[in-house]
This record gives sequence, C-alpha cells and structure tokens, in this order.
Amino acid sequence: MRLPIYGPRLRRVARTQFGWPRLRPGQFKPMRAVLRRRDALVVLPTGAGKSAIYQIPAVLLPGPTVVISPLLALQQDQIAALNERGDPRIRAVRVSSAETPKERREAVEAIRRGEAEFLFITPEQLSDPDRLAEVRSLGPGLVAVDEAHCISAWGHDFRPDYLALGDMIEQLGRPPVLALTATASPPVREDIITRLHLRRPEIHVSGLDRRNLFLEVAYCPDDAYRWRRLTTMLDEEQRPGIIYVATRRAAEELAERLTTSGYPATFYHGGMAAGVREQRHTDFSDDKVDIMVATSAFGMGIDKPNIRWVAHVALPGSPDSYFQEIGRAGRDGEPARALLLWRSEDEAIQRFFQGGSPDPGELRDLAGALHKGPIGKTALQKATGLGPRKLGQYLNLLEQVGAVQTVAGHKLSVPARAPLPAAAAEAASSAYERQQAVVRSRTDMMRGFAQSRQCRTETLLAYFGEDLRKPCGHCDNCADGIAHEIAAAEPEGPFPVHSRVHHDEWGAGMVMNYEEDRMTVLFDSVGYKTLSVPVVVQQRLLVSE
DNA sequence: CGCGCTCCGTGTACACGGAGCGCGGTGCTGTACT
Repeated sequence: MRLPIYGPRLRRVARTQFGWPRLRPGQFKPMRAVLRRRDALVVLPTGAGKSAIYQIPAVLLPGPTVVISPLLALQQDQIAALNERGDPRIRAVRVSSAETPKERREAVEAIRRGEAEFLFITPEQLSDPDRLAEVRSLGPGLVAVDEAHCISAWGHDFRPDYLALGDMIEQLGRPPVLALTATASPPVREDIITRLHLRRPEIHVSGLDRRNLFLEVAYCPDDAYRWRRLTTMLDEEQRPGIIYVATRRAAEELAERLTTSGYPATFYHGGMAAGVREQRHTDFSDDKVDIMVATSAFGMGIDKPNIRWVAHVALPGSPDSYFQEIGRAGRDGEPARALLLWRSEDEAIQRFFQGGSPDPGELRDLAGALHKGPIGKTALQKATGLGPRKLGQYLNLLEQVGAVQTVAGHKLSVPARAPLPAAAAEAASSAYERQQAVVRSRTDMMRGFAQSRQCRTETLLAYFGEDLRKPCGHCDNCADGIAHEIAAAEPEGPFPVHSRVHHDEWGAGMVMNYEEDRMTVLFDSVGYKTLSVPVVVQQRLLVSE
C-alpha cells in the first residue's frame, strides 16, 4: 500500500493559495495529523504561523472549516488577512453579534454555495441550538479551536460556554478537531483534551525556548524601588514596549505618572469603550504609541513584530499568563527583554481574582430548582436569584457531577440517576475545590519562578513539562553565574525528571523539576507542589509508580 | 488579601492615627431605547 505523501501538497497550497514560500518549523506534523483526520493539540508561540496549521489543510479537506475563536477583534483581523487575497477557496465569513440577521444568513449561504471556506464563530453563538443545527447542516470537515487555552482560563467561570464546546462539536457531526494555543502547561492541556472530547490527539509542542528573549526578575520591597527599576529600564531600552499591571486603575495611574515624568505612555484595559480600545491598539501597532500600560486585556491579537520589551509591574497569576505575555516581545527575532518587577503584596490581588468558594446553600437551591424542570436559564435566574455569571459557573459544576443535563436544546433538567440536591451541592463543591487547588498551585509556581536562583528558562520550561538540560544563557541567573553554580552543585534527584510518583495524600503525579534541595511535582488532582528533597528521602514521602 | 478612601476622635484648631469598608480582570450576548 502506498502511503499518501502530504508534504508537497501542503507546500503547494501554501505557495499558490496563501503566498507562503515554505512551511515553518512546527507546522508540518500537525498539518499532517489534520489531513489524516486525527485530532491534534498544537502548542506553538504566536507569530510562528499557528493559523496556517488549520488554513492550509482546510483547503485540501472536503467541507468547510469552522474556526472557533474567542474575540471578535481577533476574528476580524484573521478574516481580513484571508480575504485580502480575493480567492474564494480561502474566503472567510463570520456569524456573530456584530452582524445583522441578514448578514448572518448570507454568511451561512456563502459557505453552503461553496463561495467561502472558513466560518468564524464564538462558543456563545454555537450554544444556540438553532445556530448549531444550521452550522451542522453545512457539513464541516474540520473544526479549529483557536486560543484553546481559553477553555481552561475562561471556561470555568468567565465564559462558561467554552466548557460545552466538546458537546457542541459532537453535535456538529464530529469532524476532526484541531486545538491551537501559544501556551499550555500539562494541566491546561489535560483540560483542553477533556473538555473538547479530543480522541487520542496528537500533541505537538514546539518553540518554548525563545532564545532572543532575556528573562529578568527583580524583587521590589516597595513601590519607590519598583519605579526606579522601571525607569532605569526605560532609559536603557529601545521602544516600543508593554507594561503589564494588575488593575485598570493602576494602568491609568502608571501611564499618567510615566507621561508626566517624561516617558510618554498610554493605557489600555477592558473598561474602555470599544472604539477607544480599537484606536489605542491601532496606535500601538502603527508605532504612534511607544509605551503601553495595560491589564491582561491587552493581549491576544497583538501580533507586532518589533516589541523590544515586556515589563510586569505585578506578579502574574500563573506562569501560563506570564509566558503568554512576555511572548509578545521580540517576535522579529531581534533581542528583546522580559522584566518582572514584583512585590509579595502583588500575590493578594491574584488570590482575589481566583475567587472564593461557591455557596453550598446556593448550589443546593439551584440543584433543587432544577428538579422542577425542564427549565431555561432565565427562569432559573429568577427562581434562584443568581446572576448569569454565577449561574453559569454553578451549572458547569453541577453538570460535572451529573446533576444537570441539557434537553430539547435550551432547557435544563435533572438526569435519571442524579444525586439529590444536598449530595449534588456537596459533590459540586468538592469538584470546585479540586480545580481551585490546581489554580492556586499555579500562583505558587509563579512566585517560585520569581524567587528561583535556577536558570529562568529551565524553571519555566520545567513547569511546561519540557527539559532544557542545560542553563539557557539568556536570563539574569545565567548572567550572574548563579544558575551554573546551582546546576553544577545539584545532586542526582531520587526520581528521574518526568517519572511518575505517588504520594499518600496527594495521589499520583509527575516529577517536573529539581532546584537546589527542592523538587517540584505536578500531582494530577492537586496541581504543582514543591517538596524538600531530604524530607522526601528521609520520610519516604514519594514512591515510584 | 491588601489598597486607599472616608470618617471619627482628639475639651478649642491643628495634623494625624486608627477603624471600617468597598474595591479589584478577562468578553461574549440580546434587548431596550434613542
């Protein structure tokens, strides 16, 4: 039997239809997976050509491609890029709240008539059963989930429709699914695979070590010192650059202070009017603004090659966010700098953002109200007095413990062998606690990264499950020589990196990293834990699995 | 969890310390109204 050869076909499409002379590293294998109709999860830095991974195979596969993407502004840019070439074989359309009902109908019809290939859509749109049926009727040949880390980062509370994507895709006829993201640590990958119901996915991770990025961390006991470190960097470095802060107010105040101190800066956050946000984004892209002070809202969709530095005047909530944010610097391959200026007080705001525990009484009332169902979400809000956000979060939790199911499209009801309300509430609470343990452990790892004397890249990559093997040479600890001293003095750990271990209380896990006399283990149920190696050895806390 | 604001009390007014309290990120959506 002759195996199909994919390379030449993929390269031909890249060249003739997209105008790309060659495939880039990290693109070929996931494209081949798609053509073989395998599910795949791809972790590749932004700017490395992630979109091409679904766009090129899409042309070769029968049926249109559904692109699930989180932000309308991001969709807009991608659609414009595709339509720029005026080729109907790669034309893109969209169905969203930004289109009128007539425009939405036309978009769907264009796909149906074969006049467009890509349908861009949000999870919220697909959560409407009529819309889902409409998209299903188009017979999609591929589903691409862009910025797939949103499933994990936003699905659990902020945008609950993200968690239902797996079910929605099944109802679309279950074509192959390609999940794409720039960052995904092992727990996030696991979450993406589970929630999207990926089937034996190929996992492709590449490009995590950004060699042109110099990583640097400074602990700042007070704000005066932090200001000095920041302005020193501004005096030394070229622009443009981005400064990340934790709150909207901090963004406005810091931009103001910088401007009055002779560093003209502007700010960006989610509380601004859409028009102003768009304008500032454009100004930054066009080099009209040098210094952008922003919250995490300034992120996805920024594909600017010449950002020379990213500074954090804050402690990010997780290494995942940190990596995502510093990854915006130096996409042109020229030297760039990532400077983290943190205070221990910064951790408080992150703990707050992680949210408190769900109210057991509210959960029980909700589980009870469902027994009067089938009932819609609006009616449930009235019956329980819960806001839409909390309701969505609670329903997701109850769904996980088998206490709620969707029937007849919109309505919710209680499945046959569902637990009673009190038991359901309790099970949902402990499901939440398990998830929160993992979330909290990531904030612990972020602080661990900030305090590390090991090579920064090694620490960061170890968190993502990669082994760098030797210090990177492009971080502060390497430059100081500390990283090398530590690497040289480090004794052989009692368990190999990436080996499976078991702990009496925390269950099964994987050894991720050794640093000085500590080791990091990623436990399946409680997340990352740092343990003292001598204590582990003396008290036999871990055994090989 | 920690910030920064307001209020309170201090015999007056002043300036100031302490207590109390609200606030804090990320975006989609449909609908009502101009």
